[in-house]
Amino acid sequence: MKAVKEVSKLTGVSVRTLHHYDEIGLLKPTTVTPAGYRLYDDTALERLQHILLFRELEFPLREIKTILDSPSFDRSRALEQQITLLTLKKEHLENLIDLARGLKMIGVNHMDFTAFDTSKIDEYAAQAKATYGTTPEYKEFEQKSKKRTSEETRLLHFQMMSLFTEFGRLRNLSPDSAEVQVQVKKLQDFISEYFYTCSNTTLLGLGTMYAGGGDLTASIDKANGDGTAEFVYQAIRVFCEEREP
Amino acid sequence: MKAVKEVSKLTGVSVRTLHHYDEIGLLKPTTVTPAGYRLYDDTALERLQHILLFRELEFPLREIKTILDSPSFDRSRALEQQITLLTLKKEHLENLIDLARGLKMIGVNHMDFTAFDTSKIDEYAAQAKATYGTTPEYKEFEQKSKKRTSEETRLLHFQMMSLFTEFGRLRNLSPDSAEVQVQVKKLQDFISEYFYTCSNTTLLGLGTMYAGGGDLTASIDKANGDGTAEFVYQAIRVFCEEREP
DNA sequence: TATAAACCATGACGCAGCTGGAGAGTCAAC
DNA sequence: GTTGACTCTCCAGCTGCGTCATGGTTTATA
Repeated sequence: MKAVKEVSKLTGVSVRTLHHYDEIGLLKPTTVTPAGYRLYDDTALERLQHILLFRELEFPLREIKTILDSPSFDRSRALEQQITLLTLKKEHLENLIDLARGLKMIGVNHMDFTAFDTSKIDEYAAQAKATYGTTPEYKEFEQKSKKRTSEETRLLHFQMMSLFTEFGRLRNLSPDSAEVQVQVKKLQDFISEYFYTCSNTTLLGLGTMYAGGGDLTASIDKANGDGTAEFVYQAIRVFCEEREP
Repeated sequence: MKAVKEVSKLTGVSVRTLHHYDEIGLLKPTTVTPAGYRLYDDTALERLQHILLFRELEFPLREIKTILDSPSFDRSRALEQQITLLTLKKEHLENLIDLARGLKMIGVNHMDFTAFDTSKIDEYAAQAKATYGTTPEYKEFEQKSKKRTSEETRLLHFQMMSLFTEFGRLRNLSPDSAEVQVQVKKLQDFISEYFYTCSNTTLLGLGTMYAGGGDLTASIDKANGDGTAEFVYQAIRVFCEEREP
């Protein structure tokens, strides 16, 4: 039986953290002496190790609690989700690093800020709902969206923007060039993974929407350079024709 | 002159956030109507864009304030530092993703927890201070350490551990194999970048310390496999001999 | 056996960067 | 003059603890 200080030394967590974990019911001491001292046995230590493991993986404490408390919990799925989240974060960081490098070169005054403006996405989402609200793809999208945290959503928006930014950079090239086609594939895969199964047909539908000439087209062009929306559409057309002759 | 809601729509930040930025003095409205309404002009909007840019790059609001308020501030250096931090975070995420994947495979019960135990690092740091406290390397180390946030420190500890974990994985190989030597170079570069200029001589000194047989050796071996400390030492010796014949 | 050192407790406040709600005032339009 | 959209100022709360403050408990030593 070990008291707080010793547990702290063994595991590297602070005494305060142990208090905290007791408070929120994440790790209760095995026994408490009449004087109120917390005592932990080896089982508790093991639990603490598990807690620290999941904490390191950036699981919220709440979730760690449910993971450890319900043995029937699907840990594999939780891990899978967390891997997705961490990967998303990692990719986001890569974008940010690029951004910071660029910023260092050209200075803040010459920066293009439109690239962060994810504010209109909800608007377009509403439009999309009106148009496609009944399709199975949209339902799949809604299903997946429900489960996401706001953080995840934010990251996804950003990633989506980055994909278009990349198209903007490539828009001098021919739509059928290998580099551009790779980017189309990336877009399709991204949508499939995070939003809904994106068949070539669906992708083509999206393409026509992007280049449709409405607010969305304007918004894409404004953020990534004139003609980007149309360029993406052309690239998508090539992509779909090549794969389905 | 725009009121909060309109600014919110234009930039995607919430009204509440504008209030917050006003409170902390990060973005004051250009004027305030007699009724207390906040009004922002284009200059303010521009400042807001800059704020959002740096916020996206994960600068703390405090720092954003000083960056924007003092034109003499060395932004380039600040960006450089932030790039380092973001890179560190990215690499840490890569480690976590690997960890999560491993965990998914072998399950939580077969995990090796020693890899997170960065708790003894402070202890060894104290020892190092006693031994090397007067050397210029140690002073450089102290200088750099002072400027770091706890988050950064944590990430550095973790990265350091990962470097050793990698040695642990390679410890069946010959110390003079290319792969191992690359890893030594990584270690040297890492130390040079984040702690102090690590010449071959210094590196060799570290090596003897690692394999010295004390608590540190035991700790390294426990976390990464028996013989890792000695293996690292041998690898370092080969490295230094090859480079300085 | 007294007392100091080391350890333990609770409780409250603080941090960052906000979000959300209550309750009330303001403004333009119909 | 009333509706509805907008605005304001508090206040509470979130995560995961750090950091006192204040006081009780245990153990080692004198």
